[in-house]
Amino acid sequence: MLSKSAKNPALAINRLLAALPDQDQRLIQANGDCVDLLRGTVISEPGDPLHEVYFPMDTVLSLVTPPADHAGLEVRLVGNEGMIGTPLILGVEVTRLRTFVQGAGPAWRMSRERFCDALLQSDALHRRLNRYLEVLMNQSELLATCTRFHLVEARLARWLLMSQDRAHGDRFHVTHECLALLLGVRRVGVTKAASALQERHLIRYRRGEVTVLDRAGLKAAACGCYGAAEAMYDRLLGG
Amino acid sequence: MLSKSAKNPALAINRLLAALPDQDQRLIQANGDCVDLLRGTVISEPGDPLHEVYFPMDTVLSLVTPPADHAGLEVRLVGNEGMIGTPLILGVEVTRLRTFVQGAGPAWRMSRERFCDALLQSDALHRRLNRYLEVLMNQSELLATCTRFHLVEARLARWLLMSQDRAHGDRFHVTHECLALLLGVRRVGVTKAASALQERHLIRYRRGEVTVLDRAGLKAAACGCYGAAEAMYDRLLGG
DNA sequence: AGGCGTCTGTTCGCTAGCACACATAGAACA
DNA sequence: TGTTCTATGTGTGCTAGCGAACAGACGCCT
Repeated sequence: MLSKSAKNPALAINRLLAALPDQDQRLIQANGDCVDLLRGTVISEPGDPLHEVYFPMDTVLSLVTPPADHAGLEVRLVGNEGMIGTPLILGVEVTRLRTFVQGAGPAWRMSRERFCDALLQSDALHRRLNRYLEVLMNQSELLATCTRFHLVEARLARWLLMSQDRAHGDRFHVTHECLALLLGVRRVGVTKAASALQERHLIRYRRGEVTVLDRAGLKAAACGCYGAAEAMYDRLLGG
Repeated sequence: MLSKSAKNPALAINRLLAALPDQDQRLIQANGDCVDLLRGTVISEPGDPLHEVYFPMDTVLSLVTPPADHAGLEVRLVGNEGMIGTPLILGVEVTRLRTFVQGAGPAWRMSRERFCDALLQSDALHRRLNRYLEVLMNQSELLATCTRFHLVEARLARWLLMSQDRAHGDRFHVTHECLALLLGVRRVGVTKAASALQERHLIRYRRGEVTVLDRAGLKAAACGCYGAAEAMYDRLLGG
């Protein structure tokens, strides 16, 4: 599932950690390690205790609500701008979401104990993560309205942009089936929306490989929530 | 807008405060006052700085997302189980939501400065509010899926139950128009759903006055999210 | 080369909720 | 007593997305 990475940690790649003073970064560095996350790996299921946290460096993870009477819905997409294991910041040791690896890559890992210690020792870290939580709250409220009001095509365009931001490349792997789960629609709905975007030469895809061709055009096709969510982050956590 | 209430504070009415040790309650009591909130009063608009916090005692408030390209959507309903001004807990002094009084009644008010001081002084308060935040995060994620998947009638039933829980009575004031805004649907949709519920003798309403007749029946008509949200609260903040 | 599993495309009928428009009815006020 | 405002009810078409089922296409494996 996880394989220890040999490469230099380079914490600076994670935007939450990058902005910390040197001293606090050293604290993080001394109390964690770098792992490579493989696509499809499930990090947590609803109700699981949180044994560790992850700061994605060049990996992307999806958090989805548990499938109860419905298929599920992605409520958060986390890349190098965020972290996995947020409940620990608030003193809660269990998650209610399913977390899995959307795009493979390295992440900085810390055990629960060491992370909580670090929170107590580093005011800068604690303050920054608190602000990150506020961003997440705003974003999940935004998500509720976006999911309620916007058409599948616009939501798909937004997702692709968000994914591209986090994947740091114009290509990534995701099937229609998977997107349907994330967006909370039928696979057919994704196929329709995706082929519409492809016909407009905004993206190209083929058996799970999506390529963004025209980022500006995709922005125009996406709902305003795309920029709004990013603006929230920048406002509270610095451009 | 606000009128100073003469009655004894009785902080114990707010569930967040009630569970605190005596010493911490005295701290709260010494640093705030009791006000009566009038129905319709707007406490904050998106982007407003937070000058004070409120712990509802017997009043109900709605937090809605700002109407951008759509009509808006209620993302939180707060009564004596919660508080207004949560961003301050995370060190953020501005809200992104519109807050207004849904049901009139008394609330405990604290200035931003005194509240932040109290947070620093009382670990018990800080810990409890942190857990409350985690509940809110879970609930807004739940809201996104509920809003996405469930029918208007079920969502309306849920809202009525939640409102009743917080209003502490089987009658409260709310028009179809207002409900439409809160649920993010057309007024006509509310009228249809409400008359269906009325026909089944679960509720009665007349020009803005809604009466819950059959709470058990209403629960059956509501989506599972009703119990789920309450369970989250109880799990982290005690029954 | 053949076979199988995965991914994508398409079709058909159906429904919840939409937009718009108009009709009634209670309440408030002159 | 009539006027006006607010709250509720209805009706007519329209559309996005649903459920279910099937068909082709690509890639991998033996």
